[in-house]
Amino acid sequence: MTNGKVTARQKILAAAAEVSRDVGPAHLSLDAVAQRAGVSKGGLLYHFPNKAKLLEALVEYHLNLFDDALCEKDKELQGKPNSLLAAYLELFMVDLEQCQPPPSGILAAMAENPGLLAPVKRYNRTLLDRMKAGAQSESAALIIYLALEGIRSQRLFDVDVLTPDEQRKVLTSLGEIAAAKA
Amino acid sequence: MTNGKVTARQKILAAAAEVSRDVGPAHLSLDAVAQRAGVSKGGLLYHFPNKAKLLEALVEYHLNLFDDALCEKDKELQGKPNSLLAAYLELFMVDLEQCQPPPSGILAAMAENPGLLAPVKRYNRTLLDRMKAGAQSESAALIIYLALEGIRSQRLFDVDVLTPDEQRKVLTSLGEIAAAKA
DNA sequence: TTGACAATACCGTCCAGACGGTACAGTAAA
DNA sequence: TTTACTGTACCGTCTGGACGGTATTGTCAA
Repeated sequence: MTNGKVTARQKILAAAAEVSRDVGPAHLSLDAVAQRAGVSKGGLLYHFPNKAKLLEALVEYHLNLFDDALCEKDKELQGKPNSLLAAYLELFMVDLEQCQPPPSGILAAMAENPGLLAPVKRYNRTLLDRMKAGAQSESAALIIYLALEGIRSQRLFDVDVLTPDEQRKVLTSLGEIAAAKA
Repeated sequence: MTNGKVTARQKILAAAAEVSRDVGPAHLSLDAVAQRAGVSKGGLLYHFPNKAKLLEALVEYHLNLFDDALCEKDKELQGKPNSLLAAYLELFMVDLEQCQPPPSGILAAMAENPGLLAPVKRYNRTLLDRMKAGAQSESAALIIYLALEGIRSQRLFDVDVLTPDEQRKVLTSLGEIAAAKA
């Protein structure tokens, strides 16, 4: 799990996200995921005993991907005030340039059973709390959190409406709000 | 269409949204929708020749519900500067008190085929443009738009993380940003 | 005014295909 | 010998949607 080798498990999870993107979250089938991952269906079921468990793991997978990226950025900015908030903001700046695929597995999980998003809720709450803890102004932290959540959701749904230019402007404005002292 | 009578069509669309909430977006079946609407499956298929058309109409239905509510609030606040932006903000204040069900039909449409959200994208863009047109500061409009989008998406996914108190604070802060002059 | 026909708004049934999941025998590396 | 699979065969269920029928209402020529 902690070595550099790409495990079958990881391949399957990545494949599931791709299939969800390709055929629509509601049409994610175990057959298609196994095929995409280059694994037999029996092999898939060996790692994930049923679809619910696969989707559960898929949510965790995306959460970890995001958290890893955030923590890495946080370390880069260590020492600065509000490093987490700044890291979160920068994450979106980077994404703007080299746009990564959205965490489509989340959508598949939600489509199957909205209750599977409970870990997302927990993660988001702790993220918000950490942001609030580091910020001078509570409402600034709340606004930034929500605005970034807005960007994330638009990407997730692929209903991105802001131009890259607008997105840059918002991000810098939010940065100013973060830096401002009440 | 313009009379007060609740048509079978409308009953079916409302039923579809309810079913989506109840069984999960991916498990919205025509049978279940027909049953919930008090209509036979044949009757449903008469109004919507296939599932895709039903979901297409469902997206439009939710968009109209939202737009009607927004326009009504806008009229109430007519004359004031930034009336649209203020109306949008107030809509969330009202929703906070008497929480309405989320537009779950949108999720069903997205689960089936993300492309069905294209009208949402178009609507959002015009909404943003109207907000920008009425605002003194572009970045203020962008931030408010995104933050509200953040709230909407959290509700839609049922991963609402903010306490009612926090939500009130954000909404009033956003109101101040809207009112502030650069 | 009436009889013929057509459009509207459904109902109830049936079916092919897809999907989740099981079972099990085999295999190759560690 | 255990772990980690592959491959095949299969079952039961669900679902979209096609189809044929029906009741009601409207239209319009004779």
